[in-house]
Amino acid sequence: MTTPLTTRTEIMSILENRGYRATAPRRVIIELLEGKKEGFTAEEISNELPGVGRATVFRTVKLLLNAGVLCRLNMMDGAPRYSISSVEHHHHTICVKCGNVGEFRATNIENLMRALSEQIPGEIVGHRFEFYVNCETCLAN
Amino acid sequence: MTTPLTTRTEIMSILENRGYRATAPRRVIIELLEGKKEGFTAEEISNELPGVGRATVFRTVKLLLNAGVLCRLNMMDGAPRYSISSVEHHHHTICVKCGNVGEFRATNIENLMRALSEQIPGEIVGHRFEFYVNCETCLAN
DNA sequence: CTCAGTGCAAATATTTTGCACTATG
DNA sequence: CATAGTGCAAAATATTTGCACTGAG
Repeated sequence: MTTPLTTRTEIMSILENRGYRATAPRRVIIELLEGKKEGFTAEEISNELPGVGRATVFRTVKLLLNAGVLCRLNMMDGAPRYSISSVEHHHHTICVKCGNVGEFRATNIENLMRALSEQIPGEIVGHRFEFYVNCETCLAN
Repeated sequence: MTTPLTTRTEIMSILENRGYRATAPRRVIIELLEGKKEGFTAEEISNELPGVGRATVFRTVKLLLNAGVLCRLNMMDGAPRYSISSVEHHHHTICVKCGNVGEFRATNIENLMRALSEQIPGEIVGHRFEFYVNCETCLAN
């Protein structure tokens, strides 16, 4: 369907711009992540890459998270899950059955934000909207 | 300011209606939680109540969570935090500095939800909106 | 009395860290 | 070739569970 906006090499250069080295383990991890449409846990990645040290996976995930390449999202029970983010600012739909992650931007939301910021005391520094869904594939079954 | 909508005895009867017993440890925990305006972790509660077993605190928090007395909310980094919920369906503001938790209902949001559900493929089964703020008290300092 | 609930400690996750080693730039 | 990055195992955290005991109804 749509080509991922963020490619392996793109991601590597994001890291390089931040002064990080393009090492083999990082390449391997990024290669695996790229194109994963489902949310994933650091644990899963670690299991799928026995050749890469567990700690390195966790360190790299955190790195990518800070670089904005990955998004952290929480399942309904709070379990952490990550997904590649292709668009700058967006929100997620997470299938509670299969873990598939969707992204969407809704200007509606940004407008709402502006309206809410007047109702909410204090200064909004961030927000998180997550929608838990049964995805179409799961519904079809 | 406002009296908490949910009192100790109210909470206890919510549990009793669900077939749970009104035991001493539960009373102690609820008494502590009641009126806490800041979000809290199970850990914190456990430390503040050395007389109550650690596992009991975790079990009770989970119980109250399922009963809808507590809300689970996530800090920006995903760390779990709980807060007493006074209104049925609502969203949270969480001060990233002091951890104070605010609640609000915005019919705006419910309307938005309805609009979004048409744009989002699949069946929405839940959502979570969290606003991270610097609260007025923290801004004042 | 009976069994849900408890405390304790051990078990199980989950993530981080220390450290000697490796390899990128 | 300096030092960021790595792997490993141990440590630190966080939560759950097994089990014998206690107390609410």
